[in-house]
Amino acid sequence: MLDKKWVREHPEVVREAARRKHLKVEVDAYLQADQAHRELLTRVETLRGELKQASKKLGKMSPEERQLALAEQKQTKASLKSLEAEESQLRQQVQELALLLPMPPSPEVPDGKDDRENVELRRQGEVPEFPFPAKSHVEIGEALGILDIPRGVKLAGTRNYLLLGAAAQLEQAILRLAIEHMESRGFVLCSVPTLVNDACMTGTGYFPGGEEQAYRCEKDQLNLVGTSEVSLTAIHSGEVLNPEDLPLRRIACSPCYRREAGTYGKDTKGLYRVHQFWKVEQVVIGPNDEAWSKEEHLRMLAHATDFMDALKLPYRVVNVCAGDLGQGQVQKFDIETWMPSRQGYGETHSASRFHDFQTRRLNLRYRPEGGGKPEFCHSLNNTVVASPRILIAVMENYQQEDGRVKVPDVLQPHLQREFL
RNA sequence: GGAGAGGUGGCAGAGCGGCCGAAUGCGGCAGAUUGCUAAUCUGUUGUCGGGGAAUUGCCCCCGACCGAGGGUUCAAAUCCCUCCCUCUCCGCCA
Repeated sequence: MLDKKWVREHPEVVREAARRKHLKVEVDAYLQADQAHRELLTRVETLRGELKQASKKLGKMSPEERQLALAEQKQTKASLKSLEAEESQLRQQVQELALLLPMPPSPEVPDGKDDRENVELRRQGEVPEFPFPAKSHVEIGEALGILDIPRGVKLAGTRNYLLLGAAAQLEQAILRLAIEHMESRGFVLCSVPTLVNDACMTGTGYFPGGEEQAYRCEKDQLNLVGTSEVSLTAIHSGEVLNPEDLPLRRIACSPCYRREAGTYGKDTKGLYRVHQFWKVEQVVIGPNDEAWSKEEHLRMLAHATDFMDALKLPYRVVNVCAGDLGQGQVQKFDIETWMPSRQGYGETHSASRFHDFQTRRLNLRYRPEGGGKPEFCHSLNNTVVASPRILIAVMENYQQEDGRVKVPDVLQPHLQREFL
């Protein structure tokens, strides 16, 4: 969400943000509704004030006087009621429109329509060249008997899978290593709800707009999160934090659920796009400081690339273009990892910086150093690792001619084996 | 799942339908005093929204907020309904 006063004063910046992000946003409709609402609100409040004053006198009146005044009060009350109804409807409309206003992208964000126009910043690691016909992770996994997609589909429909034995162990080892990697850098491991209420979804910016992507438990009006970012970011919603507690650096390792509606026919093979996966996610809640926020963003990116370096996987970092940014994101870096079966880099990580977009929606603030009015925090997040998508890269990049998969060095102590 | 109790300011804890944005205590802040990390006294102390004056920020006016949302009433923290949450007891259970 954007600051309402700021939007009033900078409508052209918001329009430009929408244009760059290729979002259709009715900025003018918002401004209009906002002004109409404020005018109406003044009228309602004035009338309410008068009514209240009159009402207070009523208690001390003589019976005859009261009869007269009562009649008048009733009439005024009726007109107030209809005004109030109008006002509340208008307020709701303003709020709905406000939730759709886009956060302006940072100046460093390149122009572009979609992910094809993202700008590569750097590449790391050697793309492997196999002296034998390379197999896909599905072929490798099925041959080893550690991946079973048909039975996953039998249990839960398309985009579901089973990891058996070594593949499941590999997954756990990677998640475990990722957690240790982040803990050694001062992040606090958290176990968080993955079934959350609407306020969390709206607060982090997934609603409205993302309803179709989330599994919903209607009976309880709860939603399965697509990422623990939602839970981690919402932990302190509605609170005023102490400055000495900031920044909060936290991770969670959680299952993630995505409906993947509207992706029919896209990435249908294998483990790339699935309904349920595990992710170690990093979330940072910090002070309202643009410069700090930018630095932290890069640090969080480095936490992830360092982990990729430890796994010795080839990847590249891209500067996500404006058109590929979400409504609330100010800047985003993706890490894409080399996947031989795709003959290309596939997105495995996403590092986002939000400024105070999420924290405004969540009403998450802190008391600045030395007192004063509470300010909205800044929030950021990034993947540390997500599985099984990362398994694609590991299995395919580490495959051997004999069909086995070499276990990355750093994982060998965890897995107690050299090959899958 | 069954039975009961309750949700009030940073915390604790009062509150008769109008005099309640809310007593009191603690804490916090400011000042006074005391020859010094104490004691005492005095004052002060929420958030949000709209408008005005002002322009980096202090002030003024108005409105809202006693878990959330509805209702009754001229008037609701106070009465009624729904929901959410917390606690106690019983049952069930990883």
